[in-house]
Amino acid sequence: MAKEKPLSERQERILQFIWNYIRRNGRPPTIREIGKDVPISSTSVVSYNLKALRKRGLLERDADVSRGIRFTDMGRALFEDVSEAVTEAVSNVVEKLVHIPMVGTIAAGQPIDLPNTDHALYDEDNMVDVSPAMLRGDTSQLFALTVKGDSMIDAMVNSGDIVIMREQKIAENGEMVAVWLKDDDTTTLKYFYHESPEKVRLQPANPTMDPIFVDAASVEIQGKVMMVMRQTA
Amino acid sequence: MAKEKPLSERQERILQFIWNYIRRNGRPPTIREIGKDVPISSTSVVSYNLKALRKRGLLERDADVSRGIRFTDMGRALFEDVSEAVTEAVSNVVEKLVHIPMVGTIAAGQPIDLPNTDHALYDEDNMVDVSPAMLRGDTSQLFALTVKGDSMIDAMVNSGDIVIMREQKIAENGEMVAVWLKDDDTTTLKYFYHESPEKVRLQPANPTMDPIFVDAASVEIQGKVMMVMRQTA
DNA sequence: CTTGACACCGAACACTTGTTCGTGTACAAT
DNA sequence: ATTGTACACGAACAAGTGTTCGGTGTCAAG
Repeated sequence: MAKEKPLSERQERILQFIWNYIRRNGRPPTIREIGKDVPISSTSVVSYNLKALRKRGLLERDADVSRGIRFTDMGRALFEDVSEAVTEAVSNVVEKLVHIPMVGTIAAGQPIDLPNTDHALYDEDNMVDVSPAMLRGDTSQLFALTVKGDSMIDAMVNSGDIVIMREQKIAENGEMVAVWLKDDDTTTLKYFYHESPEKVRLQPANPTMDPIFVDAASVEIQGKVMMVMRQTA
Repeated sequence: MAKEKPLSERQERILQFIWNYIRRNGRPPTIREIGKDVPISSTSVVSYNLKALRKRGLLERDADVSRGIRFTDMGRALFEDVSEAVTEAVSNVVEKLVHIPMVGTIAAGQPIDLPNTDHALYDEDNMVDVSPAMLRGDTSQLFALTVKGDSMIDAMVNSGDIVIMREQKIAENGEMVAVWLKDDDTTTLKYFYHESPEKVRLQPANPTMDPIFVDAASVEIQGKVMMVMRQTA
């Protein structure tokens, strides 16, 4: 390092954002994406600051090219030392993983429909990979669904979440299941309890919400929920 | 590897071009740039072949985003062996499973305390295994926490859930982060938005709940939430 | 006070770029 | 002969995206 320079907070922030963006997305951001994050309302100001950073020798720009931002070696040096040390620290261990097909969606207003196609035929890209250790033993007959809509927030499940299930028509006490409520024409996720031979209790996962009691005859178990996954990044 | 498939000459050429382009320019090409090189006269044909390559699991695409082409680990593997050891240090991602250390708990009334022990020292059995595909590429600096208590139900996170996070002190708009609210002495999980240089908006994941607005100075970001997992069986 | 640099804003413009759609060909299966 | 699938073409549309330009405010130098 030759000399210490001020480098305005905004510019530092821009630099940081670009670095993170590239790392996460494998491509540079647009100037509008930068402006949205910093935040800077005008694209021209972003452009202005990028020019300043270029003058410092931290960035390069390809004119008239979308996402034409590139780090110089000097700019890269500001971040690089961190990243490679970390890559080393987290050790990746090779094991076998369970390949689960994503077969559709689950929503309030419709029963789960499983295409009766054989599992082996599903697209390679419609798969979820899970460690067998997370699934307590039996890893067969599993499938995954994407949750659509906010109707299952009382099960602490959000739109976009992935639920991994096993197809089964009966449930034991305390298992979380996807049930079809015939009276309501609704699919929900609940903890299942036999209260009597005729009545079942469906308990929401959210502890602040009350259970519902319904006739055993009016519920149809569609499968047991093995796991819920939510990507937030 | 299960079975080897032909992979048409055009598609091979496309792959090669994308790889070289990224290497030379630090950003993915546009579909028109691809078409110009291959050559393919129509953008739709490039798009068509890209889709085919995606089905093969060699590429990923971000819809409606310029230059939204990304190599998957599998696709990258086709070229990586040729590259020098230098490249390997930066971009080597293991295909199988990411091993993430469970470093503690997260609860409302306490900041996250990361034992400053080195990551390599954690117990082998206190690990969570996740597919790297679920984590959008970057698998470094990750750690996992067990949620304790019901205090985060508004983030749709329950007691016992596992949150996978990355340590970072700043956040970009829309990221879910664990923040320490100095005024309340509370740790919560919220979606983060810069409203102004001084104010931030913290948005609960539960869409039925309202956001809170606080001074940027009074929040301390503890990490970004990459994923939430819940075992129900 | 005036000047000029620095930092910023918002709108407009023009080019870039991904997607969609109608069309066409070749080939194998029915 | 007909159907279905894989592959391809080109035009047109709608966003995405970088640049330009007139204007504002601050601040130190002249």
